[in-house]
Amino acid sequence: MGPKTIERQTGVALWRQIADRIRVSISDGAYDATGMVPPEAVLAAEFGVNRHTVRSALAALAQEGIVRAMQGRGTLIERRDRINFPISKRTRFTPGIGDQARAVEGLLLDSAIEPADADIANHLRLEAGTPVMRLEALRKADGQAVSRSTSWFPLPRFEGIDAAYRKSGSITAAFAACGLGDYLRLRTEISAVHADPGDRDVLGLSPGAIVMIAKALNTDIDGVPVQYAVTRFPADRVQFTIEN
Amino acid sequence: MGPKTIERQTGVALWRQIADRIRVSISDGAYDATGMVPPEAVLAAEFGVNRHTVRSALAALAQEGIVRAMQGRGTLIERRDRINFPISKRTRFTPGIGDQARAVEGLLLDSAIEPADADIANHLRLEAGTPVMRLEALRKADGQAVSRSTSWFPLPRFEGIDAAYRKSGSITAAFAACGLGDYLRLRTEISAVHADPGDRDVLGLSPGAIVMIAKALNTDIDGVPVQYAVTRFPADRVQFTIEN
DNA sequence: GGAAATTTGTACGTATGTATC
DNA sequence: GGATACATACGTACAAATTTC
Repeated sequence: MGPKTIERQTGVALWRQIADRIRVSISDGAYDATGMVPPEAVLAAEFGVNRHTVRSALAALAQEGIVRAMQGRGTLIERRDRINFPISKRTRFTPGIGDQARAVEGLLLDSAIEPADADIANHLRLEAGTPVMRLEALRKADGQAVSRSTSWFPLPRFEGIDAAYRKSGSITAAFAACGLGDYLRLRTEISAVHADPGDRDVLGLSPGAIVMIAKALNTDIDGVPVQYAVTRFPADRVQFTIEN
Repeated sequence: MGPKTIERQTGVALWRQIADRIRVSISDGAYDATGMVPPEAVLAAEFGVNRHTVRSALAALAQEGIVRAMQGRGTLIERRDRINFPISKRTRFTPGIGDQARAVEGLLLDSAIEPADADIANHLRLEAGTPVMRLEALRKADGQAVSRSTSWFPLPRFEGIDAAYRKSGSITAAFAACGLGDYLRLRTEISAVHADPGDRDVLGLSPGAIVMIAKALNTDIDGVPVQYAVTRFPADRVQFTIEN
């Protein structure tokens, strides 16, 4: 691809720009031939910076557990996984990434019954102020956090879905426990922003990291909304695929 | 949403973190009631920083043309558009955003006949090394750059598609000129990364900006690949919608 | 119209972070 | 590691434009 130029005095430190570029290169498999990052001196020359600056970048990546520097040998790539998340009419989280990770868990972080604000009510086709169940969940694949979601469910239809999710770690299973056997993905909106401190904390991201946001509406087979969800995915670990 | 905390000594300047947060708030319509950004002193208190730091953030947004500060009055929001780009079996660029912008243009930046590398050949179901047409295009909506794409087309089927695209500014029209009346979107992959200097240059982005990358495969009605495209969209101007 | 309050613009000084050599 | 240069962030004070009462 393009030249490895970086820009100064932009509000983003050079070492961070370089760390972000190397992270993407690793993710793209650019260094798969050797399983190593090029030597610091080579990277410094490529980016046109001092070797100390490259060292700062690699130290940040080592902190994230992506590389490990070994004296006298070089800098080893520890992890280069990007999970693919398929989106379709039958979008489900766990089976969707099931064959890409050994262990998939869903953790209930928080839940509460709250009056629906105008936006949520509109999506779920309720009157504003109607009580809804809000559910915050964290999903992990092989121990790595891959998404952080906030969902809203209409009440009283899905009373107790929080307890069911806590037990099963799966939305599909929690729906089944509430008597909903099948559901469909009606619409998904995808955007991307910088991770906020909450994302960094919950998902274990570094500052300046990117999260992709999927806003999704699920309905039952009759087209009645059953869930509106806003899910935040770390962009360096996840990508989406839409099959038509 | 969450608290407006920001983090220090992370390689990303506070003013840039704050600029990014305000840009998203504007995009989300958080300030639509007044059409103004809150006063500098209020923002400074919210983010827990000095007023000068907020001023740096607003200066960056003013540079992007998103806000305009007016002495004694406040800081006016100039632009808060996020174009929605629908993805479906019949995904097309121009009609897809047609009702959201008055003028949509497609500019041919570059084109060349090249041997397909392994990745491109695999997507287009060709032998590696087979000549293909590579086409670089920039798309604008109301004068604002909204995407930068690189497409590959099999030859000799689409010989001259670059000239047809230059004339029409539309892939659909260029396909028609080559005798292809209809085509389907088979698969789309979506990821997000930091804008590289090329993106910033071509799309007019600020450093640290985010681009969403859509890798798309189009086929004719018989399922034969006709185009593989990698398109980069500025995340602060575009979102995707998938309707199932 | 005039005074006060609000809000952005400018200026100086100090401390710390970043990057080079 | 030390010296140097520049960017970042804070603190304070006051000027200039606009709104409010």
